[in-house]
Amino acid sequence: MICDVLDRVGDKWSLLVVASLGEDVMRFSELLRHIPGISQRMLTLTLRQLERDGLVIRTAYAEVPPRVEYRLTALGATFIEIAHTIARWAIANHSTIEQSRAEFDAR
Amino acid sequence: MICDVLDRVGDKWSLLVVASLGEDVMRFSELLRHIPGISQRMLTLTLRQLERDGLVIRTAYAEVPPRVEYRLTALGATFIEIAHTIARWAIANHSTIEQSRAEFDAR
DNA sequence: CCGTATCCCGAATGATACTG
DNA sequence: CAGTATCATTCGGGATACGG
Repeated sequence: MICDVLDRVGDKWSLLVVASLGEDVMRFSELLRHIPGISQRMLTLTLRQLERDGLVIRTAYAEVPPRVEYRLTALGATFIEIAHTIARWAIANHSTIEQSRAEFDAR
Repeated sequence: MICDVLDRVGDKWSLLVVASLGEDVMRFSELLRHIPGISQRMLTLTLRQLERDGLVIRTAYAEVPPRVEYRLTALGATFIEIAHTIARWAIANHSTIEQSRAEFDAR
């Protein structure tokens, strides 16, 4: 069950998508431009997962040309807190880890 | 840089190894038995990574038969806090996510 | 006992082309 | 614009055998 959550937390794209939507509501193409390196395919798949898990809401407008907006749910917003916790730890311990790696690789 | 950390946080085996060592110092074979489903290969690779990142310390005793102990470093211990934060979130929101998935799949 | 080395298969994902 | 479908490829990781 925790692994379930980790599959999402640990996923690079999921995290980047959630982080992006944390800034603002975005359209599909906006996300595509906002996240460097993500393919159309992966963005679609990631958004579906996040929607399924209730972290993201998809709103399609019946217009021409089509417009689809994605935004975080309340649950998605709390998820960002987790991301921040991890990010803080990463920033705080980054140099220590780098140093450890350098020493390890020296051997 | 944060992705670096996520590669570790998000890694199933890394997390399980750190969690195990959070309980107690352990030998290689103990870890192997303690973590269901992990292969010798993955345990070795995971431990090397964690050692390289300075989360785990490896101590080999010059005995026959060989004995190798693994324990968390101070950094490794703080890493557990992260894991707990994630775990708490997972537990708190598990049912909500499950429900969301069920509704999504119903469509 | 504690690994390393090798082979190998399936899943993940990028690239590309196509559609409502 | 916002996807879906298909193909090609890479690569994580299991199984197995061997080594210090």
